[in-house]
Amino acid sequence: MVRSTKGRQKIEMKKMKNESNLQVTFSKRSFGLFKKASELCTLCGAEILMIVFSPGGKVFSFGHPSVQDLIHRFENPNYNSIIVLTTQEKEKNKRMVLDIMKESREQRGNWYEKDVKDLDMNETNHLISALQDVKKKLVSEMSQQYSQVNVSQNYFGQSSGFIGGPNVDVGIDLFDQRRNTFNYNPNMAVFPNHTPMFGYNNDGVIVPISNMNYMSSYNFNQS
Amino acid sequence: MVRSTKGRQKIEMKKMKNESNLQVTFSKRSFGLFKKASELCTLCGAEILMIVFSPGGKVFSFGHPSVQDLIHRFENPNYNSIIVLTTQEKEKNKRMVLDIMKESREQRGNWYEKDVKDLDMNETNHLISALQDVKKKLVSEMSQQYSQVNVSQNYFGQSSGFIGGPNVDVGIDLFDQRRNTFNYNPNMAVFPNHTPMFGYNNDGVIVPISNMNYMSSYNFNQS
DNA sequence: AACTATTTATAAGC
DNA sequence: TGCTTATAAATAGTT
Repeated sequence: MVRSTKGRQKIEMKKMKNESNLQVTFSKRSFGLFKKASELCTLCGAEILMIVFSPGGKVFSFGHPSVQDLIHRFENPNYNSIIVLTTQEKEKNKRMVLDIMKESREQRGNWYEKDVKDLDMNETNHLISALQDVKKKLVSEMSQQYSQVNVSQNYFGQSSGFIGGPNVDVGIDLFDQRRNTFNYNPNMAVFPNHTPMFGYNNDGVIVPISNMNYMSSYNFNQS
Repeated sequence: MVRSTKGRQKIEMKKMKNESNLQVTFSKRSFGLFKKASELCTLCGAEILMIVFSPGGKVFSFGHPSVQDLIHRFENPNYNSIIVLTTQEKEKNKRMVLDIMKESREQRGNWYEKDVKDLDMNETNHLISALQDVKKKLVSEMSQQYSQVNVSQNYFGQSSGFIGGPNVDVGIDLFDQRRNTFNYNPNMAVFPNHTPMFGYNNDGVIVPISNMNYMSSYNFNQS
């Protein structure tokens, strides 16, 4: 019996060389990825944000309940927490904010005293960035006292720098099936799995959430 | 020959009722999802951000080259574009910024004139949000003149409000295999596929990028 | 956490 | 790009 095609063949897990095959594979697989994300939402009530930059630089995204909502929640894990701080903690935070604002002011002049007419795109970006720093430090400061026990073991933090840009072939398999581990260069990909750090207990009181890490069996330090 | 199990069975694409099955399925499928995302990066040089909130409220993420970089690029599609504006356009932008700042000031008092000691988490959030509005309008304004032809057909925009919160069973299949369409409520999930709106042409001049939409065959308006 | 019988995804070919 | 086919890979149900 003559077979009309060889059917699906196993492929090596490395960057495809043939540009046209690569395009087809990207189409098929990214479609499959969105479909599976969608299914996970439906089946399990998961909430998923997915943004895919194609090799050609196009952007595709999926978000349930919405892209913006999920980005916001990811970046503000404590947004809905009412955090009760002592007077000393409040004072400390205020001092910190003062310092950052002062520093920012010295670097850029009294931006908030400048004629508002001078505010352009560039400056707007600077302001936002500075304020986000302020906020980050506030959150970090407020969380720090609770983080030692509950958070440190599964808050991986954001990787700052990264090696290689778009479309760089990293030359390693991302997934090692035998070891069941992700092998991505930790500088290039992270699982910064943070769980909301505070929540209500059964008495309606705000407490740090004890968080087990479901993916703790993954070994992120494999190279 | 006696079969030891029934093997894999087809399941209905709706929220699972059995809590323990749901947990197991979430584990298996979210693992598979991350693996496939990882493979797509390796095979095609795609850049992917994925954030998954589990039904239990835990957060898992994957980002190549990095979570922060991709969020930033998603939110600032024109960040690296040198946009050449006419004097009139510049004037218009400045007037617009002035208006927004004025409005913001009226709503909240002269926040930038207040003693900086009063700046707390809440106010920092307000500032950031106000400045992001400013920025959004700037980008929107600068792009608008080019958007009519090239962008409108594939920039879906962000859905603002959404129906239903976490873990709500939306009661519909997300994916209709026969039609090959995603059926998610457009208020709950969007594919805001925006392509960078400006780029270099062969002469090194910044021009609006003509963008074909690879996913245009999907019908997002199905209910 | 393992095991298998299936379903599902997809590499190749047209 | 779209369709078909044979095979690889994922996973539902069970232990």
